[in-house]
This record gives sequence, C-alpha cells and structure tokens, in this order.
Amino acid sequence: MSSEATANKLLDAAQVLIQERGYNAFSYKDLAEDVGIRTASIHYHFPGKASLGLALMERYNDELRLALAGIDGSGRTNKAKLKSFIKLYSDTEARGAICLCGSLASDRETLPEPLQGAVKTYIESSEQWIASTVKDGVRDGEFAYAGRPADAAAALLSSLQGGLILSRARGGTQSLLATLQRVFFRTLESA
Amino acid sequence: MSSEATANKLLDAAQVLIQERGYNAFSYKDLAEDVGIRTASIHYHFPGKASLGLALMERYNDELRLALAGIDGSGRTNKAKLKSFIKLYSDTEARGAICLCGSLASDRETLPEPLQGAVKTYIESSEQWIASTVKDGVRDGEFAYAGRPADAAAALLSSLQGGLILSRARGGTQSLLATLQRVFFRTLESA
DNA sequence: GTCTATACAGCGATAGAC
DNA sequence: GTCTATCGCTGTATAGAC
Repeated sequence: MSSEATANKLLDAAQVLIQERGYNAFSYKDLAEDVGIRTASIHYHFPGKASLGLALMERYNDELRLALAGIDGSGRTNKAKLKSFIKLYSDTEARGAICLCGSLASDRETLPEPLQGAVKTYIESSEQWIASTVKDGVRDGEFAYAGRPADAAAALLSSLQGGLILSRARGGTQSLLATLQRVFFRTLESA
Repeated sequence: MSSEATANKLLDAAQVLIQERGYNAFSYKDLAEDVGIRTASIHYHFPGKASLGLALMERYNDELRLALAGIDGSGRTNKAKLKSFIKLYSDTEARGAICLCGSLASDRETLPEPLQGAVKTYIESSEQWIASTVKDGVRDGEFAYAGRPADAAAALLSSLQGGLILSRARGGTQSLLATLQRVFFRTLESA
C-alpha cells in the first residue's frame, strides 16, 4: 500500500469517528481496526494524534473551498446557491452525522492550538461566503432583506451547525434542516 | 460535610468541566481536585460516571423548568419573554461556555442511554416553550409571523445552540448571540 | 463520608526487527 | 510500510480501614 493511500484511509476513518463520537472519544485502536493495520503503523503516517487531526481539518477546509468554488461557477441564482450550500448540511443530517467542524468546535478547549485555528478558518470561510451570496442576492433583487448580510450569515451557519447536533439528539424522523432552510428564506424575504 | 452538599459540589464541578471540555474529556481526578476529596470518595455519591451524568442533566432540566415558570409568571409581553429566554444563552456566551445540553448532544453517540433521554427532554421542553410563546405573541399581535411556531422554535433553538459553539470557536469579542436575537425578531416580524 | 491502596483496562507513543 | 513488543501514564472502579 502506498503511503498516501493509507494516509487517506486513516483520514477517512478518523473523520467518520470524530463526526460520530468526538475528538476525545476515538482511539488509534478504532482507527487501526477500520483501516486494517496495527496502531503502531499509524505513527508512520502521522507522528501523533494532533498532526492527524490537523491534517484532517485542513483537508476538510480544502473540500469546502472546492465545493464553494463549484457552486459559484454554476451560474445559478443566489437563492439556488444558498440552497446548494444548505444541501451540504442536509446530506450530513441524512447520514445521521454532524459537521466535522461542529464536532471539533464542541471539544475546542481540549484541542491542540493549530487544530483550533483550522476550525476557526472553516467557520470564517463559511460565513464570508454566505454573507457575500446574500449580499449579491439583495443586489440582484432576489431578496428583500434589509439587515446586514454578515448577520444573516452568522444566523444561518449557527442554525445549521446547531441543527445537525439537535437533529441527531432528537432522533426524529423528519428533517430539521429542511425546516431551517424554510425559516432562513422567510427571513431573507422580510423587508 | 453532608452527603447532599458534597454531591451538589460534585455536580457543580462536573457541569463546568463538561461545558468546557465535553463528557469524554473530564475525569474523576479533575472532579476530585476541584471539590477537595479523593477520587474513590466520588463513588460513594455516584456509583459511576453514568449516574453522575444523569443526575447532572436531570438537575439541569429542573432548572430549566424553574426558569421557564419564572418567565411565564412575570406578566411581560411575549417578546420580552423570548428575550429573557435568549438571555439565558447570552449569559452562557459571556462566560465563554456552551450549553450543557449542547455539549452532551455533540457527544451523543458515546453517552449511556438514560443520559441521551435526558438531553432529548431538554431539547423538547425548550422547543415547546418557544413555540408556545411565539404562538401567543402572534395571537396578541406582537408579531406578524405567518409560519408555523414550531418551525420558528426549531430555528431559534438551533441557532442558539450552534451560536454558543461557534462563538467560542471564533474567539471573537463581539456577541454572536446578540446578532442571533436581532435576526430572530426580524423573522418574527416578517409577514 | 472519606481515606489508602490497589486492580485492571485503555490510551498514545517508541524501539527495533523485518 | 508494517510488524511485535513494550513502556509510562491515566482512566474508572473496588476493597477495606478509619
């Protein structure tokens, strides 16, 4: 197995485990069993848990950048772009998972500092993109929203992150994220 | 020291630790140091970590019931009541903490089943109270909101829980919760 | 009620063979 | 790259003295 292939498998397994259980409730043993190697071998790819966590969150940030660039290049309306963004979270909800960033943010005080920084980057990137898209939508006459786009962005991201956590805890069958989307667009259509 | 007094001190310390670090990142050693006893003595009050966690969350649910009853008995407007509810979260934000329920909900998959149930109770109680208060506010002409009160409730609670987590992760100086309140009332005033 | 002493499992991590 | 073997530490929990 090439080094990179194994490293990616480790990141995949770690991401699932952190989204399911949190940063402090997964072990090298879990990881080793999922990937099919021994715990000692993990240290060849990542010297410690901190470096694995940082690499994972950096990959997650890269994926976000790629996803947002894809949405921006789609040429759709700003409303449709926001719906695509929310769909990223709906898909996570459908898997019964929470956002990697949200999971790590909950455990923030126990994270190594570089990982805290990567989490912050994810949040800021998301907020900036939402705010920019809301602003464009108002400019193009898609929304009537008279408040600050940055406020709407903070409210949307907060509700999505919180919504994923509450959705799993409620264990309900209906989609909480669909409701959050409805309420958000109602807000944007307020004058 | 009476049994009850020590038990309460243990719950107090555990609550701070869980809100800071999460359920899986605090230990009996932390608890013992905070309260000033030995780890073995904790088992006299709570046979295991699971029973301590459940007792803590049940106390938290009791406090919520009390707080909501106090707000309901205040005779203020529904808008003022909702502001009082949001203030419970603003105060938590000001302490740099997150909600005990939100912290536990993030760790859901690793919690003993009875604790999961208590978390769910907290969420449902909160949503029902918000929905009921929004409904009364619409009836009394305080809001113009034409959507379902339960949807507004889900959106508010999600944004408050997510907002506390994001606020701490951003490490910002300005209050995110104040922004969330502003956006929420803008939504309620939409037709 | 709280203590000392201890059991025992799990953790991340390292050394060195292959 | 992955292995076996092992280290030191920390976790929850128990037994029994006081």
